[in-house]
Amino acid sequence: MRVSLKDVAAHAGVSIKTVSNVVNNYQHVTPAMRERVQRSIDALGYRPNLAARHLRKGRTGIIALALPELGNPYFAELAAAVIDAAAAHDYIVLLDHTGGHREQEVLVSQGFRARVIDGLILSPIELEQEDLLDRAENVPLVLLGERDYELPYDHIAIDNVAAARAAVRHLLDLGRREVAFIGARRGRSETAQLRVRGWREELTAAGLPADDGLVAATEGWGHADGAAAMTRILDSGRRPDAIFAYNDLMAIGAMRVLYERGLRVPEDTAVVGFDDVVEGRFGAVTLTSVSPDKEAIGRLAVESVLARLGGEAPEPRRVWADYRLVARESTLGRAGREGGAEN
Amino acid sequence: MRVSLKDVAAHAGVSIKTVSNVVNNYQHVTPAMRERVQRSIDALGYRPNLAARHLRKGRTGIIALALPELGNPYFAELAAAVIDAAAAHDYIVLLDHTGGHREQEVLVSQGFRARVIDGLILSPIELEQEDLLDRAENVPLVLLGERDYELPYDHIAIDNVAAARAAVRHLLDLGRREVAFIGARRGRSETAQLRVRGWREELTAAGLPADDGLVAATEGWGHADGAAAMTRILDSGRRPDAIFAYNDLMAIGAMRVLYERGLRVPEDTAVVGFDDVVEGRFGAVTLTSVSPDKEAIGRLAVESVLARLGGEAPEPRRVWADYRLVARESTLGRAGREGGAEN
DNA sequence: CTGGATATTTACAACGTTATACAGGCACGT
DNA sequence: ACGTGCCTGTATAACGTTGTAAATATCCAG
Repeated sequence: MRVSLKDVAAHAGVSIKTVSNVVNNYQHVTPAMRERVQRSIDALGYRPNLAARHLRKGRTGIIALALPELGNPYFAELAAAVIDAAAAHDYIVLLDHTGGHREQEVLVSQGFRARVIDGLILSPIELEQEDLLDRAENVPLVLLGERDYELPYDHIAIDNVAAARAAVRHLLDLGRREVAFIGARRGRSETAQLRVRGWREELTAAGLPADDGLVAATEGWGHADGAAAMTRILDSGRRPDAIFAYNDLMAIGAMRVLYERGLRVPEDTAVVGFDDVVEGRFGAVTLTSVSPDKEAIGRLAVESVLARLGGEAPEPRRVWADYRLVARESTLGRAGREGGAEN
Repeated sequence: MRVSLKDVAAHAGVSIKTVSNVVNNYQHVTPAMRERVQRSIDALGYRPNLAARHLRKGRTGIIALALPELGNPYFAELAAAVIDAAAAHDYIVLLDHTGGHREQEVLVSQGFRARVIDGLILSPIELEQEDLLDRAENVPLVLLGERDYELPYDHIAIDNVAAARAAVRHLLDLGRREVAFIGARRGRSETAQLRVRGWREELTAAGLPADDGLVAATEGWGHADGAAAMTRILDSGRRPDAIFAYNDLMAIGAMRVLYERGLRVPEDTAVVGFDDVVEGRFGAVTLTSVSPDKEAIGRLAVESVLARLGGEAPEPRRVWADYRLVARESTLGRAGREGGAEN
């Protein structure tokens, strides 16, 4: 049987509350008493029952992290960052995945998936502003990714428009003139729209075409979606001299198609991705990518949730995390050595 | 304020226990009463307090999954499988990562990282048998990966020796005669040792060399480790005509080095990986790999934990999950079309 | 020594739920 | 009419913890 405060109290010949005081480092306990109780705790191997503590204090020590999918290393790396950041505050992370489906995202945001949590970090794809309006839950919510919502929740994001513009500018600086965008997701995805906007703005500013024939929508965000989109573009007869993909996975999928068609990267087609996943650094051609500071995003998200949980209700914040453009072979060619252009 | 059973009881004019009975679908409740109470539940928006339920019942509805690292897509995909399998049983998954370090693995196995859990699924790397001997915890533990332990815990694994032999045989069947192994991890890693054993057995059975010069130890299991190991082998002057890597990430890292050195895959060097991560299907050269049935592993692990939790203590089982060898370009060349050889 | 302040410890009541045991009510066979 | 047994619903006591307030011990100045 598990040993409780009562057992320890009996063993040490003191009251339950005194043992509790020792366990919680309450300050008014004599060193002698503390030692005596501690000895009993050690002897019996007492470990606090968290369920009881939760019931009493109303806190669980758990925050939930809901991501679209774990298969994408970007999210996996982000999850690792969140877990570590939470651990630094003695918090544990409950992980869930929504598949990027609005329905699942709503369930998560309403707290129907995980109900033992103190806070929630959600990375939405399709979630709409109105889905959050009638949120009955009182657990703090932090959103990952830019949103145009006017809602009292913190956002942690990088400036997607600016990052996309930087990526496109990099391609233009290298002399490319026809830049296709891969991954404007069918249906709603605010983030994809922002990156398309950045792409369009930068091209337009340079007086270059940004017509719809250069934008390939996809169903999902995996390698296969990128490959399918690339195939569609090539089959349409266009031969863009550069590709900007919504994320690295799609960029890599697109590159695979380019290899198969005998097009050289970057000589015939330069490619830029987004997320800077490790995978991009080990292909036959290493991938130029926008690199969000995942560690910072994870840390800021955890801190935001915990701040709100402290009882204070600070003004909802939009927090911008850093990013860099990391240029590699897929734009610079084999000669180019890796180098980063600061945010 | 949150609404409790008491509030619902007052609203419906019945006792607390009756409400509880309705909530828990206790059978001896008249339809009329059930309906009346349900109306109050809906009216007030009652949702059970899991902490209290947990305290009373001793169950949390949460199982923990501790993996070495999430950055490796194999584990991320496995995590997704576990989350889904758990959801099918109304269980939630708490995710943790150990970095593959013995110290962390011990903490996890002793329940020091997550303490509100009903069961634990652990994928150990360095954990030793003796670390589990004095496991005070009474939460069921299921181990992922083969172990030679004589301990009362379920193992879910594929037959690593046989799988490794199948991979090597595939290379030998293609006429390769000098097969190097990349990823015999420095320090302890039972799984790596099993794969080395399979490699050695198959080579020896074919009368081919399996000397230490063909085995490259690594520090970790990422792309960079594979690349470093490949570099070391080539720098040693050997030119193996085939590589069998501990996992896909290392295989891909190794291939990157081969490209850089101007060696062609598979013409000069054939490569086989392990895990069949999506990434391997989209490189310039697609990767032949051993494909464990992740979905089955996740499902079996969840079922094992929950079975033990049901009070019964079935005999500790060693459960074998399926695997296939999926041959792709890194052994067959561009001509070869994808095909799977059944387990 | 004593009174009063301060430090330490204790008793008790919650937190929200479910298990147990029991009280009525009703149907049925005798 | 009377036990017998089943069906419903209820009161009460836990589960293990911590906050509150009160009780006791200790200390110090006068």
